[in-house]
Amino acid sequence: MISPGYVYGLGKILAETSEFKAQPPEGIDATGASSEGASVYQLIRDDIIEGRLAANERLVITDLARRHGTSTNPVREALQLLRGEGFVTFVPNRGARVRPIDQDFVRDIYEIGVLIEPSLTRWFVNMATVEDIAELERIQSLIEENNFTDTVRHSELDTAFHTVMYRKHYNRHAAELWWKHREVLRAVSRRFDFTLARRAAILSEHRELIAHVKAGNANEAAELIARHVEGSGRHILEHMRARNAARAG
Amino acid sequence: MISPGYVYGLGKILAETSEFKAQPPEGIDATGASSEGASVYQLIRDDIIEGRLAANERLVITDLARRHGTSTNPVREALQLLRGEGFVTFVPNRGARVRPIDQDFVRDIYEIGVLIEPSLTRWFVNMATVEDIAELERIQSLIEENNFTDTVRHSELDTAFHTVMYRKHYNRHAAELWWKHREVLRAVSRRFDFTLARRAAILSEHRELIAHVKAGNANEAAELIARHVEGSGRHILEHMRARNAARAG
DNA sequence: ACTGAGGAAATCATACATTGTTTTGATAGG
DNA sequence: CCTATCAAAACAATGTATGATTTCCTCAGT
Repeated sequence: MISPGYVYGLGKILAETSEFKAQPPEGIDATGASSEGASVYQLIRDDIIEGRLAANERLVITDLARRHGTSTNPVREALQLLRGEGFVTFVPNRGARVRPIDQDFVRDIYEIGVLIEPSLTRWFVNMATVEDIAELERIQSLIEENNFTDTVRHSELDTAFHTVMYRKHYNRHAAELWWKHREVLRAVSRRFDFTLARRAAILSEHRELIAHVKAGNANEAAELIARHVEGSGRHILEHMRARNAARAG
Repeated sequence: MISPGYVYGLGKILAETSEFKAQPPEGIDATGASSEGASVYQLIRDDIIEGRLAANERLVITDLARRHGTSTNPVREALQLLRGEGFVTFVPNRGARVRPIDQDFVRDIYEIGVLIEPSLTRWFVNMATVEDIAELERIQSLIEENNFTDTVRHSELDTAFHTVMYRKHYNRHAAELWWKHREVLRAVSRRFDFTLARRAAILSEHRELIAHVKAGNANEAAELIARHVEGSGRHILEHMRARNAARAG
């Protein structure tokens, strides 16, 4: 079941209340086949993204069905859907495993972001309305107000910031791609703190971006976004490396 | 079941025989859940890509099951997998429909190609071995020999040409993305002829590309690929427009 | 226009057959 | 006593079949 909130753009939600969860851009459904509130699909997917299911862990259909109180049928479908989305791998007759969200995976998707987001941004700069810009500034002020005290909230706001830019883009495919990748990166980075250097960079880059949007400097904005995404990706990777080193040592 | 041919790189296949079908880069599986030769997944997917199933056509599970001589379970799973891959859309309690492969869809994916492929190409230029280059030249000579007389064969060879460049790239995610998009574009363009202008452009661009690879001009090669992909995408779009206009008129 | 009956089809739950994989445990050989 | 081997049993994926329930659509009748 699609929750009612889904039909609203993120901006509308932000305007109504400060309590929100990051929402996908319009036209992207995040449900399973199911009609239930939280589908098996969502539950398994969250378990993977949030790391509650370990990398390469076997996904035994009957276990999952028991755990989620359903029959095997919905589980089987959920796993296929997840396979199509790349979160699960299958080996014939041996079932499904959790696709590891490792450093390579993260590198792959942020590199794709570096290639795609500048283009989305360039379009936004040329099409931004006064309201769009006001919303960016509004979100930016919330980000600065929060100032990384609540990292989950920061993550939500940061996602909202970028969603404002990409939500109206004509290339829904690219926007979807961005959103999917974003969700993965968000989940991974939720387990880390932002370094002071990264905090400063984020704030200044956002401010600079708004300035470029206001001035209509599409190319500068695109270049900046490339740096921004690159920096964000590297930051996450460094955290992962550090954690792995600590674990090994 | 994964056919034995899948484990070979395209190059090996080309070296062994001139009879071949375009193969995905290694590490990409194209099977359904099934253990059967041609899974329901493949059949439905081909029907969509090849246009045998019309845009937005309803996909009634019981019908599909009957048509393919299976029970409903495999069909449901195949549809979920296709949904995850973006070929099918679902509305809760109302089932699945064929995602229309229309002009917008084609534009969306070739634009993403324009963003991603130059980066893959840049990497290739810096990493290409003598064998890689020899293979490119070999394929190019086959392309020129064929000279668009057999358009399907041209399409296969052209895909092979690009596969040689991307198959070893470290970013498997990007390579997979390219492959998926490629398959769609290939299926769509199969129904059109190449204009003379386009034929000339393809041949000269391929030759120029090989020259850049030999010279190690990564940036020039990347720029050229951007033009190449752009041109190919526009060409397909123009054909679609023409066809739609003819149909409407 | 509104309503309500009927049907079509999705969704889910079971149960079961078949097939392939993995584990286990007994046994033979060193 | 240890190790390699192999068959049987346990396990689980995959496919089939069937029924219950729910949702949505259609269409006659008001």
